[in-house]
Amino acid sequence: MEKHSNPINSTELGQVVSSCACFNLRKASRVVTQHFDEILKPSGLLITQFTILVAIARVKSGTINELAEVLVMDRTTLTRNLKPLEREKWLEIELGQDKRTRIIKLTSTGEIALTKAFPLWQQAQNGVVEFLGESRWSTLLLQLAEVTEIHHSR
Amino acid sequence: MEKHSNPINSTELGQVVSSCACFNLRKASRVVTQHFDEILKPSGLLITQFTILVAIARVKSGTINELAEVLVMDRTTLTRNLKPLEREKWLEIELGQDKRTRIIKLTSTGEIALTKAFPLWQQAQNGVVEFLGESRWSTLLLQLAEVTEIHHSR
DNA sequence: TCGAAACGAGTGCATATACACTTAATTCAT
DNA sequence: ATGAATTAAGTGTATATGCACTCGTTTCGA
Repeated sequence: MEKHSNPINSTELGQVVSSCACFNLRKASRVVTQHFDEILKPSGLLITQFTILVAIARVKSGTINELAEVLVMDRTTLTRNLKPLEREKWLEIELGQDKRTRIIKLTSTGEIALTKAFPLWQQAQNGVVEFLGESRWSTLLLQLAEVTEIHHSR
Repeated sequence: MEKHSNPINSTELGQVVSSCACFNLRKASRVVTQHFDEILKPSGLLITQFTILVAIARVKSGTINELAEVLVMDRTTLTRNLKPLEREKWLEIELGQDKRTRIIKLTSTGEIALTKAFPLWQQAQNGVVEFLGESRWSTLLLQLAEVTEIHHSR
């Protein structure tokens, strides 16, 4: 009765490649990340860094935990991702009232970098939307939001 | 006429977070990767490693370049990702006829690891499909395939 | 046939990602 | 008020990702 005491067959292997939710998401991420990084290059920002700066600008200032929550990113990942941004002086990290916390703030240099990068982001974003078409794009965005919710169901 | 000589406004910032193709893809990837890794844990394989082994099993044997093509992954990324798999003896890398190439082959140990991991992959995959529902899932898979095509249009 | 161009793969470097564990500060119950 | 439980954040370690550059091999044209 053990269905998989025998080696995986060719059909099953094909199934994984063609339909694995994780592989196909990661693959699309790789491709789209390269698309954005390519266009953002003149700004000196990677798309991942641009995103973090935007998140900081939105909340004005916040703790690591708060930012990680917004970005749906592991706290320790965020801590390390802040390092290059701090080095470039795009953000500042200061002690909070509660001395366990660190408050992240955008600097004026960071604000300028963000302002310069924004039109490039728009260009890259438009590239994707135009490539897919408005309708398919809005569907994709919706499904991405839904699949992301799977992490609350644990 | 310079639209963005002024700082980005709050509406624009919100736009990025809610609609950036790259951020939303990467966010979904992070969440779904954790979902798969969690369920695959007993197999000792990460989902990224499982995917690579499947790709190798499918083509029986192939060069780094061929595999990277299939996986839509940078060649140098693949080279490094093979390292832990080689260390665990799940695959072998031998010299090709053309001595510039390396031929990647699954070992019998790798075959066994794959066979054990497959039901877990199915479980994780079914989790996603059931969470979204068949219809939304198939739509998502389709749109992911389409957006991935953006890398040919360069 | 020989030298240049093309090609396959590896390495240096930088960044992204997250789990397990640790440390320091705060909160809260007794 | 004090000690235990909780909380915020950093660090060790491992993997993932890709660009720029290098090195060795093959191919191909003069």
